[in-house]
Amino acid sequence: MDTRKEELTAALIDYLLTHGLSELSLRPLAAELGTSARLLIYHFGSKEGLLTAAMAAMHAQLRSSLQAMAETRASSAKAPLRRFWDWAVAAQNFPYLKLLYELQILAIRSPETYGPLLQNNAADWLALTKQIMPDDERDAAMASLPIAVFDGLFLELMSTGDRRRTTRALDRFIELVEQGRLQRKPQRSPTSKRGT
Amino acid sequence: MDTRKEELTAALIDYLLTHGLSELSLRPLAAELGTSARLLIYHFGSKEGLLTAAMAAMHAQLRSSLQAMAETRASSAKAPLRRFWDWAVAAQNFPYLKLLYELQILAIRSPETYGPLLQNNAADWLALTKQIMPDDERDAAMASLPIAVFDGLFLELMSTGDRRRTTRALDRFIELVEQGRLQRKPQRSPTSKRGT
DNA sequence: GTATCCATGTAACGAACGTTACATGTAACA
DNA sequence: TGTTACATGTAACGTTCGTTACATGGATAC
Repeated sequence: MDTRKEELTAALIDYLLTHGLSELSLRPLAAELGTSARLLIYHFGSKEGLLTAAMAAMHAQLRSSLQAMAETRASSAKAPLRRFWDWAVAAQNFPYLKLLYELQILAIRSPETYGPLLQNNAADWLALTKQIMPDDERDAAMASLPIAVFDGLFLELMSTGDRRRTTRALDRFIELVEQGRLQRKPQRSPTSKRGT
Repeated sequence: MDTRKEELTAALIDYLLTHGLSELSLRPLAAELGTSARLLIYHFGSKEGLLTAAMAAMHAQLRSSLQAMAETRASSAKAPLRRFWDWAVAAQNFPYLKLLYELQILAIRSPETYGPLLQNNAADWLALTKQIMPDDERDAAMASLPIAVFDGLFLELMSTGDRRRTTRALDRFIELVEQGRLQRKPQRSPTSKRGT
């Protein structure tokens, strides 16, 4: 049927992973895929449709990869946040996440162009990440802190490529959180009270 | 002398702050500035020269604003990280930082285009931020953690606009760090040992 | 064997891009 | 007053963009 379209979509994803979203142009893309701009429009309707199809397929791949990771949780004693990090920086997943962060930034400035690519999947993507994050802290602020740490360290990893340094910083954060938990849970100390 | 150029640069900065970098085009820009693409090239030599001049002027403004904040440190009891955050999310500074984060992401994918805009100022910008960050922890990983927290929360602030939530999360992080410091400094407990 | 449908090639469209050529104004300086 | 330097307007250059018109192959269905 449209096996040709699926082939094109797979190759298209590879192209996007290495070239990014913001400077995508049909003719160079077609040249590298061994086809023509004419056929890209023929198969996907428009450039926007092409991006939509590619991002949808990409997200499906990413979701299955994340699901596979989540199902092996029994074997590891690591903190969920660290396991999520390990998954994210793995060679097979890192370019995908890199692209998603790029998309996130582009959507801030040009929501009419890139917003639809986000809306299709940002919701369930965020749900998945939060499902993996530690959730024993009820507070919304505390819930967004691990995500922010992850985002900030991933940003630094993308810019510098320094995996060791960023991973260590994440471990430090996890230690901090565990220390805070140990300090608060078993003994309730009246010196540090927290309201509202 | 080139007061006209300086006027244009100021207006150009305003334009960049609201429209972003990635979709900049000379003719719409000139239309909004009340001039022509012809004159933009005349004054700045090229589009690249225009961007370089604008970013240099912008960074000078930002640096003086940051310096002014740093010199008032005696009056406040807040943590340096929190004071830096307050400065960053202030209405006058927020759009500037937003643009710098956009530039950072763009430079990851297209360093040949956006890298020079970063190289002019990324070094001293980072020096300034780290100068303000708490530095009583020697470890490099621990030094990059506050920056990552800041980056991640600022990213969320840009996407969601939720200043209250992100500020609370930052305060939670500061509490965590202070708890960790109190726990480690006065008494040395052999149960939590940390090596290398 | 003829018709139908999907896939593809060639070529062009109109628009927007950064940049440039050429001419003209306008003010300061000799 | 004439010259010189800077500022600006008009128009076009060549290129690339996403998209489309038109024609043709090649397989499958009747």
